Amino acid sequence: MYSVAIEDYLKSIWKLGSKDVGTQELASHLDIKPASVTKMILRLTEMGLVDHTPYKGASLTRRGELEALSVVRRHRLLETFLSQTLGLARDELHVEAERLEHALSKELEAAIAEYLGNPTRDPHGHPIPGPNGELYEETDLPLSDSPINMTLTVMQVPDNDSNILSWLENNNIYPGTKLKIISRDDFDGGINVRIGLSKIRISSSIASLVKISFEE
Amino acid sequence: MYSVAIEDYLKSIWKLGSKDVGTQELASHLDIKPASVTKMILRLTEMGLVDHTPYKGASLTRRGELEALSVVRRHRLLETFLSQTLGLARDELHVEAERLEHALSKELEAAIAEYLGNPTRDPHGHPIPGPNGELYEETDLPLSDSPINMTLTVMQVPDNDSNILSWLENNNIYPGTKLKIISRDDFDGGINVRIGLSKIRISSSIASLVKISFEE
DNA sequence: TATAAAGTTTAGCCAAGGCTAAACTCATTG
DNA sequence: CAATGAGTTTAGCCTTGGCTAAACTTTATA
Ligand SMILES: [Mn+2]
Ligand SMILES: [Mn+2]
Ligand SMILES: [Mn+2]
Ligand SMILES: [Mn+2]
Repeated sequence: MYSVAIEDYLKSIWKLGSKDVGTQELASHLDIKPASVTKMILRLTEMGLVDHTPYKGASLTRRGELEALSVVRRHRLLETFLSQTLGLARDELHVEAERLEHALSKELEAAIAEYLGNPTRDPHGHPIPGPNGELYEETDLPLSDSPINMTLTVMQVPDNDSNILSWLENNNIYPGTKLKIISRDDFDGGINVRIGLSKIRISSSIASLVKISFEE
Repeated sequence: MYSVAIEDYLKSIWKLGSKDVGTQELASHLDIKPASVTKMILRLTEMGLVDHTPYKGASLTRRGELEALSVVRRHRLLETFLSQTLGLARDELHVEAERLEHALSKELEAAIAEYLGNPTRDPHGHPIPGPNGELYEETDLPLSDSPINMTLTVMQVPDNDSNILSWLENNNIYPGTKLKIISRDDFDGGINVRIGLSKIRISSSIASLVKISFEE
């Protein structure tokens, strides 16, 4: 069993992409100083969880990736479980799962997955990796560059910013919501959207965080 | 928020009684060396959580006691929650709660308590302290020195030894079980008990861990 | 009552995981 | 192509929470 710190490092590197991740980028994501990150990256490299090229960046080895996926699986199962049983709001889930994810045994993970019927998406629409790291490939698209005048289904909302999340919730935007882009403001990329009977404007920065799908 | 180590120390001191707790006793309970315990006790004393008389022992201050009760509350609520939702067996609960108890926010604690209807006993029959450390006084008695030939109701079983616990479970002894002591073996304090149609013998060491109540 | 044993504390060590300040590398760019 | 500045690493420090070995107290025993 890896430490809380190590699990969070691996998850962060995983989230920041498959490319080489910079020290500073990782530091700000973990809210830690760059020098501390360098030191930990050296340890993770030593452990065979990370590949590191000095002055260039770090990436996960296969072993590191599997461990990261395991943490992500626990996180997303927990969010789903807390939502389902206790009815926590979508914007309260992330912060709780962030701590609980490190305290979940394999057995409890399995019991929760079974209880939930082995879900493939969490309450934010994020895919839940399988018990052996299986992750189906993404086909959802950012709302920010989706076609106009088509019926779109919201598939994913962000999980880590509870302000954005509660704004979206208040405007009835969450996985399953049907909406249509009416127009796009060229000057700043903001979009005007119809949801049911109401029309709202969504800034491009937020629209890029919402993922959708649609029929051909 | 106190560290995992500190929370476990406080809980252990609390469990080991209201008297002064010895270094060695605490060390073996926490599976740690006595010298490490002494060092931590000094820190806890510094923090105002513990009173310490050198070469005599340590006891909780009121603040330390309240913190210990908070950990115990989280532990027992979690056991109840996992039992209720996932149906975990009584002998699997403790080890899971032992880690999760340190990752539970006040909000999640409250949500779980409410979901469960503010229970006062966990699945082992142990009383659950209230949100402000309220704990009703115990009236349950050890089965080992209970009256003979009366209908007794099992109120509490131990939670930390899964071997004993599954033996008890296999013999249908758990909170709510009705039983009657038929006779007591004077030579070793073992008792012979009728549960429903079957009769079994319970050693005195196990009988002292099972608590019962009965009508006058 | 002197001494041995049991229990406790102190001293000194270590690893994990933070920090700051200083040194280093590398990609610009003047 | 040399100098600057952004980003990264190194050096050295700190706290937490373990450990062992040695010293110290207290208690029990001869
Ligand atoms: Mn986390
Ligand atoms: Mn999520
Ligand atoms: Mn614990
Ligand atoms: Mn219990």
